[in-house]
Amino acid sequence: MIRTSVLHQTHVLVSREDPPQTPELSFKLGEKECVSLLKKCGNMEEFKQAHARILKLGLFGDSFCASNLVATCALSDWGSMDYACSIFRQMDEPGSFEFNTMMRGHVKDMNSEEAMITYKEMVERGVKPDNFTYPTLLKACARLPAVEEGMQLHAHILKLGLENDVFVQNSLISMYGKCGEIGVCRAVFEQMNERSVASWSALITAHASLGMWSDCLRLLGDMSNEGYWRAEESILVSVLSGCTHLGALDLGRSVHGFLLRNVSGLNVIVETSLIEMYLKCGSLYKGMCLFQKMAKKNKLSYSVMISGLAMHGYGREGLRIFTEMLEQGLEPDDVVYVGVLNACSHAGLVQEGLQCFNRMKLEHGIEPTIQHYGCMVDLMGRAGRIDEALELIKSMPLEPNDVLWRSLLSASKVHNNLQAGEIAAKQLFKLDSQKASDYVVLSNMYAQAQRWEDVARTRTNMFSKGLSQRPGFSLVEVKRKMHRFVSQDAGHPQSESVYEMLYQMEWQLKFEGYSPDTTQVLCDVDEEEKKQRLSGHSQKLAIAYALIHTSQGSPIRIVRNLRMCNDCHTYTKLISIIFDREITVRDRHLFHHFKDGVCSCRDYW
DNA sequence: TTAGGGTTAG
Repeated sequence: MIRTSVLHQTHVLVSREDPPQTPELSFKLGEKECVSLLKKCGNMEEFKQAHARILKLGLFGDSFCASNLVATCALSDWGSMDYACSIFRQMDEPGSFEFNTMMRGHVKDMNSEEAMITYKEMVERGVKPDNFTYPTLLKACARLPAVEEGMQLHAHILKLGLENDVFVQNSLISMYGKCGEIGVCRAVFEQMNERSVASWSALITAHASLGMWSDCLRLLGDMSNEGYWRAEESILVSVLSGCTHLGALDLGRSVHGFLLRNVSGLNVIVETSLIEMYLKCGSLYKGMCLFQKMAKKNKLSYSVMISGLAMHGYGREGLRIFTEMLEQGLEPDDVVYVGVLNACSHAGLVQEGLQCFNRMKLEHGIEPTIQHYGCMVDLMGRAGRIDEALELIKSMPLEPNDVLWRSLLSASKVHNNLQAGEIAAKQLFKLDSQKASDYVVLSNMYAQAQRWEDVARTRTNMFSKGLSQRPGFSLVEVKRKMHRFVSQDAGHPQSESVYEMLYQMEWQLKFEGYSPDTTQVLCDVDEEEKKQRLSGHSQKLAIAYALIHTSQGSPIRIVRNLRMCNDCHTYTKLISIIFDREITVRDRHLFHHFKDGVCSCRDYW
């Protein structure tokens, strides 16, 4: 109604042949001057001059001019919230626009608390919040995160009848999502009458941030069905990240196909996400091809490629790419160096690793972080240089963490150095982050040395601490669907046929001389029960499922959340011969490519 | 009269 009447008046004014110079119109001219003065400002100095001029012209009394002063100062990149605040304080009766502006400024300055305090003042002074007030405040809550305050704001929104504003709704989805309240987040989305791309984006990102990758991909399909399938690169990058985490190569390929059909000229972020997806889903060749075809590579593209090569055990290739990066004049950072050192470590390139570690400090001025030291301990440990690894830990300027000690412990086991193993285990057991498997490794080392009393003591200590294993799972992609198996899984709809297959697999394995390695079963149960538990490990169930549902000779790809146990490793090597399949397993750190009874990790992982 | 939401890689 108000807008109609304003439009009507404008029409009347415009249609007059000879408009008289009313005092109101000259006032508007002052406002115009004020806006043009403010628009020209590019820094605080210029702004202060404009401010002085506005005061001199007596325009500050006009609320429109004063509001624009506050807004320019609070929201410009060169602005100052302190200065904006001082102007705001001089206003007699700031209204919702001025309060909204101040809150936006605080949020822009990453000062969420101050935004909330300003809102409180707004309500206390009886200024009515509007639909522009809440998106800003909800963003502040999402950042803090402050779900309780967010819920109070939600109540205010309902009280004021602003719940149907699409901006307010999208902000609510985002706020609940960032605060981890996925249920409410979905409920707000479900109740919307009209949705925008931002609504879908907020919802999909919320699921992505909580690691709910399957939902993320399902929602993308729903979005497509509702006709929102546009070239939203940012959402596609989120989804690619979902594919990468899940190891869903076929789904990732679909996204790639979509991009090729619908987006002309992929940008560097999308291309890098695609490369990472291919590399981390096991398709090294495809990732490498895309990388080579990239018109413009940046530091992140190189970083992804180097880490990808490291994960696949191609250390020399990784170093070659690193050299190319330097030749391109790109400056490496600490994350790039983690990839470089991993590349050296996974390929056993000790000398090169040491050189890179020194170069990082001397040439690029990067102080080593705990991750870099972790890579170095791993590098030396793998190469059997246990004493040097221990020396490095002792001499480093940072407090060693569990990752370092665990790395040393496993190297000690592989290279049969009980003394170093005991030192590492002793340090590990002092930390809160100790794991049941740490005790098992030490106990197995004692067993190898036939120190049975120490075996018993270590096992007793482990049980007395009440340590339990983290639940392990394996994902396997069959016909573009991810199937998840946990150890001893009985919940899968096709459990029966999976266990039937498992039985057949074990039968054939026996002929190949396989006998279960029960030394790492962490339960205090008899030998038969241990064998039973081993045979139900999630990776074996996933392989069985894939053998049933994929054609003969086709590769099998598995993603697991934990490190592989010795028994699953031996078992998978043998399965690759018996069933003549290439099996790729991605664990948290690297790929195992099983083929013809051999694993690419050379039995050290 | 002014303005607000989502999202982009290691």
